[in-house]
Amino acid sequence: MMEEDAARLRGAQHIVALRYFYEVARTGSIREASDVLHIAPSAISRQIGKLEAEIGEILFDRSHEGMRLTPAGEAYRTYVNNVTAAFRQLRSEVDDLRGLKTGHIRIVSIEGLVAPLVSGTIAEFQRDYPDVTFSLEIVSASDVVRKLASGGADIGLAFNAPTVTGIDYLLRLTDPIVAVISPSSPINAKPSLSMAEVLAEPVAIPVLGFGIRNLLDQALRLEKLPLRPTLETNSIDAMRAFARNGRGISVLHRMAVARETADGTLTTRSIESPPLATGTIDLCAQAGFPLPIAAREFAGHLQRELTAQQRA
Amino acid sequence: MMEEDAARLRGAQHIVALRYFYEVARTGSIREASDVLHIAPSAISRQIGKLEAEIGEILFDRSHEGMRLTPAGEAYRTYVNNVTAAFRQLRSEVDDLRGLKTGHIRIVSIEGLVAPLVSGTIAEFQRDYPDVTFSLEIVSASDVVRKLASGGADIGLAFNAPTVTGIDYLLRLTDPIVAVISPSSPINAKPSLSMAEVLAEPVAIPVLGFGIRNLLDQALRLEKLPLRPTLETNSIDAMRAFARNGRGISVLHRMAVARETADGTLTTRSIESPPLATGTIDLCAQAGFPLPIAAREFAGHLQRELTAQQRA
DNA sequence: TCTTTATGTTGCCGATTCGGCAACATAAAC
DNA sequence: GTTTATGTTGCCGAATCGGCAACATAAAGA
Repeated sequence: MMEEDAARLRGAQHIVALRYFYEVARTGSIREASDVLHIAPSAISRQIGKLEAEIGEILFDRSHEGMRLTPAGEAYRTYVNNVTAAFRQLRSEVDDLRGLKTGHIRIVSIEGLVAPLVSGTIAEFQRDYPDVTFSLEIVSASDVVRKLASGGADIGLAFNAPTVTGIDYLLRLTDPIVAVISPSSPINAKPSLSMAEVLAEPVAIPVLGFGIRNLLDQALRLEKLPLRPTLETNSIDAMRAFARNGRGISVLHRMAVARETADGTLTTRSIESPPLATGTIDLCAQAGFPLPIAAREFAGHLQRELTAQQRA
Repeated sequence: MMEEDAARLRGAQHIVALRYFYEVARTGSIREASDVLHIAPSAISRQIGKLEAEIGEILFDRSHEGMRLTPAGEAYRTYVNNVTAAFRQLRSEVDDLRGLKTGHIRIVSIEGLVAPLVSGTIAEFQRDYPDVTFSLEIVSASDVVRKLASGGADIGLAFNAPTVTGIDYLLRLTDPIVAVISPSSPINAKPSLSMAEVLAEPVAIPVLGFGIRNLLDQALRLEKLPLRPTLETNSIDAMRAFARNGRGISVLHRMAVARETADGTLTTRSIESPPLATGTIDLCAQAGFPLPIAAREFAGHLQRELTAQQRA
């Protein structure tokens, strides 16, 4: 359940040398690669040397400050990437043959959906299929689609993901942006808030690049209101905490605080601004490449969970 | 300068096990793979076993009559094919970095162009670039384009190659189909022959599938003449010999007997039938994939040689 | 200028792996 | 039954791999 990205050549005992190469090229240092791989620098050095002898070209320029790829080394890197992709595909196909017994699912998600949705669904899925493993990477909404398009992940979750070609949108579920406040706040007296009323309070909003922020900026342009946030952060968790402290409003989409509203830790009030009602939670995958069985099944779980929360 | 086709993993000391797998899958037998690879069967058996342990699936069904791929084995084969393709691309890029000093050129050609064109051009090219190596495979015209499209060769030469997408036609040079006869034949008295006059003699033609034969059938349909060949063969060389014996006519495109007409061993007479004048010698390559430097240069040599012979 | 601290590389050695040979197990064909 | 295919296992020597320590080099600090 971690990063490591393209280098999932683990379990590829053949082509072990390619994994060494990859790590040296990535880190630019045999030493660092040694730390990551838990292999002595000397062994790595020799493997690289062997690859160079085999292809008949120097792959790295050596200097006292590390290893820099030569042009031939660049070509070799794309070779290793290609092999890595081929190996990942093999694993996926073999997993499919086994059915749902095994498999690996790579998820990219925005932070706001992890706690209320992803982590729970993973836990539930693991009860049914204990041999399925997961990678979970938290990135921005735009990076979600970028990662999917490059084949770096199987399933993506974002809020208001950009619509681009090359991506399949398995589900786009409307989830309005709301004002999140403490249950003890006097604001709870009002059934809903105008944009101006929201801005009158201390307010916490996400930084540029978040799907929430995009819609928020749009709404503000519409009403020609200036933005003066008390807290601007890339941490959804910080925004939840800000609201919990009771001194202001956090602007989030509703599901990001689903758990907190359910257990009474936080309350929400709708904001009277049309753009804020148009936000969607998007479940995405790379178009053109059929999902591995396990990933497909997991996507189904996410869909069910999402629509269930929607009704609630 | 031989076959071996996709398995150009020679010189790939890493992934040696994949080469073993490939050969076993191809031949369906560890024994035969052993003969090809010059590796003891026991060693191959163990490498296969290791790959299976690594992926956690049986790749072959063993029986007393050999090794048959399992579904997981099929997936593994496409994996090996992908790695092979990636490795070939790597080699090509490295060769390009070296310029023309090294490289490998895979040629597919019909038989009729080998003696008058390809073999000489290879010899000449080798004088200038002694470290460039060649594969040369003789196949039918339709297989030329098929082989190119699948990435199984760099450069293709055919007579009247089918025009298909996915193939670049670097040169289409008109080369008429002619009647080939012995210098001692009385037919030499006539400046040209009608189709009927050709058929009046004993005639040797290529079998179905040859570009020459396609045009010939077209011409015969046009004149509603029946075909009753004395010799129907897939060997251009046999057709040259047939004409040399002086008892009949061989129907070939002009360049197929360029050397023999030059040194007086054979003579040609044009045939008065429009379709036979439309035949082209086609120099082809796979579209969308830039040729390696060496192959590009060699294609240039072929073009110059072809146009030179055309003028002569 | 000398020391420190990075870098990658080489020599050595033990553990592992690889490949070849011979013997074995199995099954079809004669 | 015998022969002749098939793949597999035991054994052993040769080659390889990986770890440790020492080395070479060069930038940065003292």
